[in-house]
Amino acid sequence: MKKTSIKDIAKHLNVSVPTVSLVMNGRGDEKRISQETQKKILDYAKAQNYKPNVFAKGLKKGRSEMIGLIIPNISDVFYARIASRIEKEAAKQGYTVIYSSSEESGKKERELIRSMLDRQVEGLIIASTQKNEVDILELKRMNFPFVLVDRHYPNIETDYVIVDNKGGTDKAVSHLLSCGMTKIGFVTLTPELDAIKNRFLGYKSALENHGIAFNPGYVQELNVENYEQEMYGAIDRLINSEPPIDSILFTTHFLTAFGLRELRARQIRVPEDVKIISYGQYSVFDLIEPPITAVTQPVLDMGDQAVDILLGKLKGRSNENSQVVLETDFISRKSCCDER
Amino acid sequence: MKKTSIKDIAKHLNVSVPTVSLVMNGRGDEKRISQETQKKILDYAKAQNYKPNVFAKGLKKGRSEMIGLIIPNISDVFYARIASRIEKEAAKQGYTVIYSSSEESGKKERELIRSMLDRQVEGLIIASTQKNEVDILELKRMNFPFVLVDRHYPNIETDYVIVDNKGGTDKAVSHLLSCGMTKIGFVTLTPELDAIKNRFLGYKSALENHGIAFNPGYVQELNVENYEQEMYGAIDRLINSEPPIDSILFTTHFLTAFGLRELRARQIRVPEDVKIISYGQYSVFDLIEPPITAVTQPVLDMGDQAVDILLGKLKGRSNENSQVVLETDFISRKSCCDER
DNA sequence: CACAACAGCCAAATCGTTTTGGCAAATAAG
DNA sequence: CTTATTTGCCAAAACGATTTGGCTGTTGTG
Repeated sequence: MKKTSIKDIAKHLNVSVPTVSLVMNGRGDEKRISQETQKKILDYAKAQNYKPNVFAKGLKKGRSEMIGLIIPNISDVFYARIASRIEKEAAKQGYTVIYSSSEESGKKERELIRSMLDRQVEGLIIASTQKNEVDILELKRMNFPFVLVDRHYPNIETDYVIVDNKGGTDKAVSHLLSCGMTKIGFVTLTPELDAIKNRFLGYKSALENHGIAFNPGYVQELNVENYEQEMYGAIDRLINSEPPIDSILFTTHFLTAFGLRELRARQIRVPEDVKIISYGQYSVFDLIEPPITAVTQPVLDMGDQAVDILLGKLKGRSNENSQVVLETDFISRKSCCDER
Repeated sequence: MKKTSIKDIAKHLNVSVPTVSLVMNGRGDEKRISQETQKKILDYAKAQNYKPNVFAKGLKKGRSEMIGLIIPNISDVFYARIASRIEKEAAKQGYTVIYSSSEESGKKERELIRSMLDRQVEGLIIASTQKNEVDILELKRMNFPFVLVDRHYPNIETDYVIVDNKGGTDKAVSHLLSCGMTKIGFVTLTPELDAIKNRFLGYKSALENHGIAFNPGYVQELNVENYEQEMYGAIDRLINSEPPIDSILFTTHFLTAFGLRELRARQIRVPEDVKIISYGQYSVFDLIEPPITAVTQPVLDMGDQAVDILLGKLKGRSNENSQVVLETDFISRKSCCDER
């Protein structure tokens, strides 16, 4: 039960291989193959369930109809949802996705980029570690189609789809201030990623705009590799700070979860003793006690747009760079001053 | 800056194409190519950063070094974690993963299987919709390497890695019974999947083993497409049943989340009025009020073993079927009678 | 009726590998 | 000094498609 090839079809119908190829690619009319012959070929091909060999096609045309997706970690809900959307959109347009996780390692990211290029993907969507300026520049230099998603390199001109991180934390802080909180702790990651830096900027600028002095002691930066251990000390320092904090803004969904565990362990009540807001969310944040007020990111939109831009480039539409910054949403719940 | 091909290398070094090919594939010694020539070739290849063209290679060898992963939905944490593990393990052994979501549609699943075969994947890992007996049989008939994960076809002999669903719910019910609960509601999906059927069997057999009569009115089956809407009625019927339930076992993580929302909306207190247990979990179940007692599934293990079995087959190790049933874990928290 | 134009198809080259079946020169054996 | 063996390499075919540049035979034009 070998797969039927173009040659089999040609032989069986007493036509030449090129004729079959042309017809199968819809170029029969253009090349003046008679309707009769065309029909004969198409019918037989369908009957035999003929599928062109992707390798032969790829070899000849240099096109693979695959795109590569490189993300830090697909088991994170956030990236999983982006990936899901990307796969769905790409499939609609006939592209298959191959994915790999960089695990926040610049080295791994670089290997993945290379290996995907070796596999002849036609384009890349990357949520970069941002430790890899060289490779991004190289991709750019090669004029290879790619789109950065969620994380971009601020000083390289590329296509990207990101979130207004600064606006997001600004919203959160403004909300806290409007509840009368002024001693706002900020639990974040070490600012390697631009997104994280911007979340800090949003925090700072919101304070500034409301005339509240910035207290560096309120800022706790944890290492992404080790935040579970470091959370203990961070919360410790915040509640023992002078003056003690009255609220905390966590900059990622997982920081919020671990921070909350730590607060609970110390019997600190939320929101009575300390109000909290999360930048980023889990789907069950509404079920937590208290339900968590959160800034949410437009995950699905991000996936959709990334694919759109990439496929647009592949299909030759538009050559200029698309730089999309999506706005966050804000869900007010009980962990802050809201009674909803 | 065209990519260097084997031909370029051959020409530059005044050797023949086959010589280069053999050396690059480590068959130089076997084919008695002198060390000198070998070194020359390897050095130049490295210098030119030569990478074989995957299409040409694939065309000739019929091997793609890709495996396909078909899951219902990659944005579900459960499958995302499996996928993450599969990708990682496969990468270690030089395989690339292409994935697609079937969205619980048998038709889509069948298309995906075909399209992945067209793409010449060497093997498949499938968390099947179980609506596709024909295709699975066909794969078997073709002797195509594949492993079912999480969901299998009980009456087809295949390789699979699944979870002891029955044992899981048995544990849960036994725990409830040991807390003195005897009127146990069972909120589940319509039993299309074998896994869901087995969760029901575990429920029933645990009751039986403890001499508790089975009350069909306690069983609520929701449609997976529409469970959010149907949850309202389900909870309604359970609390108005005769006698009213004292506890509920939900059979998936998302049913638990929606069920809990519904209980809250009616001001039913957990665990005071109704105790609940979840089969399956979210990572933040400990933060919910009350923290949710849950049966947890060995997700990572499942991914690991699936890849192991598949790659084992691809590499010709072992020909018999591997049928792995993994045990669940149980985490006791406050939503049940435990005070932890 | 000669020639041009067109309809309808095909031969051969090509993409970059791998694999089979050698062949020439050097060395060893008799 | 033959003959056999080994060493070191290569030519050519093959994988399955696409593409270029034709080549026939029919129809139309002057």
